[in-house]
Amino acid sequence: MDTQLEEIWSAALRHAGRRVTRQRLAVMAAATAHPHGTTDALHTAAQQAAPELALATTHTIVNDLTAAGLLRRIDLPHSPARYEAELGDNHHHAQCIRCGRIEDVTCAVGHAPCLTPSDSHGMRILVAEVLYRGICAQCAAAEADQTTHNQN
Amino acid sequence: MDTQLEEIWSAALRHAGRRVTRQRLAVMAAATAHPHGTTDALHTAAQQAAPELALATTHTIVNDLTAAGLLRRIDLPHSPARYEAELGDNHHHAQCIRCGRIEDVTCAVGHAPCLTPSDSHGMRILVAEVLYRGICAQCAAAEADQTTHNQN
DNA sequence: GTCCCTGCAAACAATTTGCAACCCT
DNA sequence: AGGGTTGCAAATTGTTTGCAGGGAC
Repeated sequence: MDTQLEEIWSAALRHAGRRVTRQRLAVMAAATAHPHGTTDALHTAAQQAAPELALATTHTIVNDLTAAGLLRRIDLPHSPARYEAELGDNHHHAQCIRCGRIEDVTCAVGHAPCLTPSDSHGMRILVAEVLYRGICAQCAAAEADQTTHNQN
Repeated sequence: MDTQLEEIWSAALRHAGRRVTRQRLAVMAAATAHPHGTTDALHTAAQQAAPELALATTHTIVNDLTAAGLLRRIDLPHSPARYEAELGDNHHHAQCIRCGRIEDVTCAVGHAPCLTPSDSHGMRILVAEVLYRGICAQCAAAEADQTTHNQN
C-alpha cells in the first residue's frame, strides 16, 4: 500500500471526524485501485491489507465514507452499488449496453449550461450526474465483424 | 380505466409481439397514473384493475415491458427500481436530497451538445440520462424558516 | 390447440441491523 | 478510559426462478 496516499487518506478521515483504522484505509486503497468496484470487489481487494475485514463491515464503511464525501457512489441499472474515490473532478460515466464496461467521461462540451439549469420546479440544483449508454469500440468492432461474415 | 389509452397500449403490446392481458394493461395504467412508481406501488395500484396480480408477476411484467420499450426504468440511489411510461420525450429527473421527491426536468438549455459527446473512449453514445440532485422549494422554505427561528 | 403468460412459493442477492469485543484517540 | 468501529450472525428488502395451470391468439 502506498505510504503517501495513506497519509492523505488518514488526514481526510480525521478531517471528517472519523477514526483512522486499518480497515478503512484498506477500503480506500481498494476504491482507488479498482474504480467502479462493487462492494464485493472492494471487500475482496481490501482483504489483502485487512484479512479479517467482514463484508458487512465493508458495507458500513463505504456507506459512511460516502456520507463523509471521501467516496462517490455510482448506481447503474441491474448492478449492485459501485464506488470510486471522490476526487472532486466531477466526471461522468458511460456504460456499454453490450458488455457492461464502464468508462469515465469528462464531458468537455457544453458542460455548464446543460448541467445547471437554474430552475426546475423551484428546485435548487446542486449536482448533476450523467449516465451515457452506448456501444464501446470493442463491441462495435465485434458486431461489424459479425455483419461482414453474415453478408457472405 | 381509460378506454382510449387502453387501445393504444394494446396496439403497443401487439406491436412488440406481446399478448394483451388484463394484468399488463393494469400495470401500464398504473405506470401512467403513478409516474416514478416503485414496483411495489405499481403492483398495489394495478390490483384495482387486476386483483389477482401477484407481486412477482409485476416484476416479470415491468422487466418485459421495459425490454419492449413501453416502460422506462429509473434507478435512484437507495431506492428500489422505479418505472414510468416511455413517451419518447427524453426528459430527465431531479431528486430532492432532503425529502426524496422526484420531479421531471426538460433540460431545455444546451441539450444536444452536452448529451451527445461524439467521442468518449471510442464509445458510440446512444442515450444520456441525467440525474439532478438538489433541494426542492418546500425543503428550502422549511430550512429558511428553521434558520430564521434559530436567529432569535 | 399451441404456447405465452400468470400465480404461487421458494430461492437468491444485496444490504442492514443488533450486540459484544475491540482499539483508535 | 470512552466511544467510535469492527466482526459475526441473523433479519430485511428487492428481485428472480421453477413449475403447473390458465388464457390469448
